[in-house]
Amino acid sequence: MPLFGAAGVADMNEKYPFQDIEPKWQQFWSEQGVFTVDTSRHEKKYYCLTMFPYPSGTMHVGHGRNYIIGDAITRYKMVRGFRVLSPMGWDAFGLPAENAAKQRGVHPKEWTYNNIRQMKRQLQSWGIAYDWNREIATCHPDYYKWTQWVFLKLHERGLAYQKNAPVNWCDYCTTLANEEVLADGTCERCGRTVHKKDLTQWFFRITEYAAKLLDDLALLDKWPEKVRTMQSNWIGRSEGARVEFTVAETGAPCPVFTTRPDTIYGVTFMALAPEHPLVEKLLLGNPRAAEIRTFIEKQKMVSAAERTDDATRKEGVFTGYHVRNPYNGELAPLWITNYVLMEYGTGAVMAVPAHDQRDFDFARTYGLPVKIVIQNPEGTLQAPSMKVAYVEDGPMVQSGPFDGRGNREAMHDVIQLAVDRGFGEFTTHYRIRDWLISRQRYWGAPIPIIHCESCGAVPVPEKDLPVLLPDDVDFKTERGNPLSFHEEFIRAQCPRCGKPARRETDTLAQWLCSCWYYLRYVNPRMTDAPFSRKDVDYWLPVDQYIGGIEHAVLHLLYSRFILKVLHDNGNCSFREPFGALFTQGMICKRSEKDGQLYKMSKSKGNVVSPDELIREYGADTVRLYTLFIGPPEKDAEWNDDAVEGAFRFLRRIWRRVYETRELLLSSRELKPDLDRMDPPERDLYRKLHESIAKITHDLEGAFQFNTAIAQIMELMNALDDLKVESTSSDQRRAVYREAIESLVVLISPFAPHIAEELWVELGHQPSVLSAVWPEVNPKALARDEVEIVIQVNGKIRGREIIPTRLSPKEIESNVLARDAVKALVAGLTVRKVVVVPGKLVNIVAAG
RNA sequence: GCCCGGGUGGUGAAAUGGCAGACACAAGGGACUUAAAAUCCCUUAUCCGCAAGGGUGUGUGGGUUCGACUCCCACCCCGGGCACCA
Repeated sequence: MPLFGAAGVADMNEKYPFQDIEPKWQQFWSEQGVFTVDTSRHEKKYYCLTMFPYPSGTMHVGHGRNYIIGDAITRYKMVRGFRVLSPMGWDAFGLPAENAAKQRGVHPKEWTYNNIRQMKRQLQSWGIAYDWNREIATCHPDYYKWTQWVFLKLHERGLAYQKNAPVNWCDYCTTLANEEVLADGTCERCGRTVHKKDLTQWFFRITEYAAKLLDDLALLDKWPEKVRTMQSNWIGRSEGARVEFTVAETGAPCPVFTTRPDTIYGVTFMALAPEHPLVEKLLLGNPRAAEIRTFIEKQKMVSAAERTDDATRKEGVFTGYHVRNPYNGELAPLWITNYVLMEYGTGAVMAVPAHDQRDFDFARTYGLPVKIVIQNPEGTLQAPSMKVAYVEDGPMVQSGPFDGRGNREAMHDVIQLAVDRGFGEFTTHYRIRDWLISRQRYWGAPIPIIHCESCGAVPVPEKDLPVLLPDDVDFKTERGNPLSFHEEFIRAQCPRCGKPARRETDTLAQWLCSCWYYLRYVNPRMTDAPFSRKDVDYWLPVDQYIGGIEHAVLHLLYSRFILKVLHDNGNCSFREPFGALFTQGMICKRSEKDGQLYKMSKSKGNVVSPDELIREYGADTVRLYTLFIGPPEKDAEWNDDAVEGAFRFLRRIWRRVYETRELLLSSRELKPDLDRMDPPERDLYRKLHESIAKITHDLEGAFQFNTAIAQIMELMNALDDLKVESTSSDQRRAVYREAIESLVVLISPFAPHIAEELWVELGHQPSVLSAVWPEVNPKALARDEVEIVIQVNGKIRGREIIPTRLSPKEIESNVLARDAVKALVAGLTVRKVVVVPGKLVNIVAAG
């Protein structure tokens, strides 16, 4: 143990030398392999996972919250005797690396690995506990080989397919997300005009898992309600009916999906999406063709920004055709409109202006009829005078056999009628769409597909993985994806027929890389498989997953999807990747420019660097403040002044141990004895055990680090109240020592460096992680007397000390017999007395 | 518009339906010091009062209850997410 002197005690001085002790203990943890995990079976395992970061450069203290919370949980569980798997890695593929390459000529690989080095150094300087032997980077061939393998598994199961999809296209930057297109229709980065382009792209059939993903949310009882609700809304199940309308003039089918079949007798027109396949047929020989084409072309030109604009007016064009309503044989004009989406349902909406606001707005604009089929309870609805659609319930009218029935009650029978007559069925629709995983980018895992003229899109055989991303690409190319100009990469042989073929140049979305990384950490260096089924079945689901709320839907839903596919493929036996989820709030800071509160970010110029703070106050201070700032699930405002307070608190603990070191060492063998304590000793001893109870509760439940730390501060205040010196009685010194020693263990998950140092100072062998978490002595909590509040009619009127052993009945008579209480109720008639033992007595009295 | 959060001192916040403001930060006063820093002590929701004491107070208005920051109803404000979803 070279780090310590002969007595096992490091140099100690009055100043709290965090500059010395923090690097020392970080080195100790690393050299001793304290966080190196043996993943073989163990009686208590715990997998604590913090979302891995995108290596964007350097981190600010807002990023730190994530890792500090995860580390506090990891260290707490270790002290509680768990074997904790706490790994870290890098979500290392992504756009910023490629932008850096284009702008500054740095290779994305170099840029990424430089950032990884920076951020790893920061994590280590925070003293975060990771098993770095398990470090992974998704851009490393040993990792993305298996990301490609995941793609192949989905492909084998028919869950990966190609289809055309329109994208925002910039000639220089390739495909853009909606948010990257500015309001004026230009590219955010290079300013070129963005246009719509149809591209053949790869999709995952996540819609096939919609029902499972929705139903299994019920299993996730340790997830925040909020996240489950968001996922449920995103998947968006709606029950309804599919009904076959037909184009009256041509007999062509025109099916619709509706959640309101009860309004079907009120259809007064049919609304098609501009992209609806029927539209082309209706244009043939159509005298209105020119007008219709103009409308459709105009809709195609509408930018993403405009489409999402609230103010967009409902517009449409009449096709000249009609549809026949199979329920009543009525004809309704067929329109093409801008408010119907091809992506949802069948791309055709049966419009019922009387009972749907959007249809109502459209009908009023174009003078289409409004037919009431659900009356209000008063029976006063009249189509000409309606100002808004009537969307409430009521009796059905003008609805053939259903007249007079309640619309909700009749819903089922309406659909049943269509089933019986063969023109409709019960169906469920989901809002979620298939997942687009193609990226027209260089810095990603190549999609393992070879396009052959005769065999089509052929998957690369597993034995040929990984499909390596070439290093020598030309980033100065002015157009598109550099991979698509790399002849050597593109040239391939069809794995099926052996003829020359073309390699796919799209890469996989980085989302996919982060969908399965939690499995890889269990067997990070395995070469013949991504992970071992036996090992992941033991270590997963993740016991505690920690990350930002911004991933509530995409990352967390995609991960659940991929895991379910792997489960169905026989690769693991559990159905959900993350057993418990904790989402922390953002750290905000007031902007110096405008005084407003913003999420900490470089662009807002309100970032606080951890490096400087660690230099000035030490990592333990930054950690303690970050955890103390407020409830971890809520957003919090960073306050530089308050950091100082955390520092002062740690220094106070340090100084107290320093000032009483002789006494602490000389009392090592003493044991506190409740029966021999005097009142001040008894008070500290009680405070200690109350603190153990409170802190343990806060860490076992909802991770209330802020109140746990407040309790440690209270314990410290109580310690200051007890006078001790080397000549104090054995009992006093024993109580004092137990309180200090427990405090060091209790604070160790939050401020581990100082805890390690003081633990050794108290005469123990390192590490404090092998200490035993203090246990509550129930006898210490007991009190003989307690002060209770006396209320009269709910108002506080006095306080009385009473023995704790009294029953509620005895408390009542005891209290009422006291002079002070008699005076309070003098002249009043006592009607009722409410007794809450240990808290209060409320006397209900009237004059 | 819809969905999900949230409104408590100068600030961050705490509180199973039971003493609102624990624990801190900031501020003010004091001790120590030649001085400063550091440290320690005191005050600190608000109004009336010298004080004892009393009134008011958890976004607003109602309700339930012996008792409401907490539960119910309506409304206002702030934050986040989604959005022509049939």
